[in-house]
Amino acid sequence: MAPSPVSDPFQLNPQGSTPLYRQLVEQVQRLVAGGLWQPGDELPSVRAVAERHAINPMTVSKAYSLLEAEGVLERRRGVGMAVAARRAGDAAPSDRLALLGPALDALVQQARQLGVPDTALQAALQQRLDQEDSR
Amino acid sequence: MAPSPVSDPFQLNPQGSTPLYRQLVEQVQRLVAGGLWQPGDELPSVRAVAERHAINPMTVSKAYSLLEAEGVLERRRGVGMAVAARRAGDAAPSDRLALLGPALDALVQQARQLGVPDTALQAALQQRLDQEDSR
DNA sequence: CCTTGTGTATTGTGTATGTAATACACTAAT
DNA sequence: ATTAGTGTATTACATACACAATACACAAGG
Repeated sequence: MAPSPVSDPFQLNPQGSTPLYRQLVEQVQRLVAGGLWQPGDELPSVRAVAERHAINPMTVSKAYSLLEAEGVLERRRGVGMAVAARRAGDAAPSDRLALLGPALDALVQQARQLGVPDTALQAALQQRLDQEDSR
Repeated sequence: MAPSPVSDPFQLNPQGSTPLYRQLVEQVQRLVAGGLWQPGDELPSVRAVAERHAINPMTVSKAYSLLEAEGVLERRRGVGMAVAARRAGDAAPSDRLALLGPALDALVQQARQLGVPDTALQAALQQRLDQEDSR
């Protein structure tokens, strides 16, 4: 039995300024680095993702190709893409936190520019985390 | 005595995917909404910002123009741009936190995809805030 | 064999972004 | 008046991104 592909792992924001193909690349990188996706797991097909999010199949293909060139994904001819076997030094847990650096920087910068106190920021994050838990 | 223009308030990321003019717009919006910039404060000139960050003057002008159309800035002919007087209902503190929404969403999404526990995320934010304080 | 499902290559189109080089209208100070 | 400093309009050009419409090579199942 083949590993079941995840139904719809991607959250795309077409309005945002970050390109769609890059949003896809980064999300796959995180899902693999975080261990939520294991080597051998199959990815949803190019056309499935394209239809689900009403975007162009070639945009998805571009993302998958970049991830294959990076060694994150493995191409199985005629079948689809799968998570590649882990290479030498990939995912120390400390590196996982490092990948959050840019998002943390942006959040802190914006909070400072808005004059939001540190305690209020901490509280806002706590509240957001609780909201997500109850979904 | 004219209010002194801030030396260099902007932190631009030319590599990032968000357009330069939009980075400028958003940072001014936050600085004004947060009250760090008060009505009447003068902004650094188009050419000064352009030279400081090695970008095109018209890119800065585009940002300033959008902010003027929005009512955030005021145009003073032959002199420069200044923060406009506050309109009716501008900056309730609750709205300030609302402006942090997108950054919070991005952070939480990325933490989840990386498998970073909520407690670790809170700790990482706390650490980042302490770092910034000691600068 | 044939059908269906993979990913991909190709060509063309449209929009947004940023740069470059001028030129202009306005204000303030000399 | 002249000079230097504001922001801006204009034109042209290059690049990146996404879409649209095809067509192809491969693999698995009937």
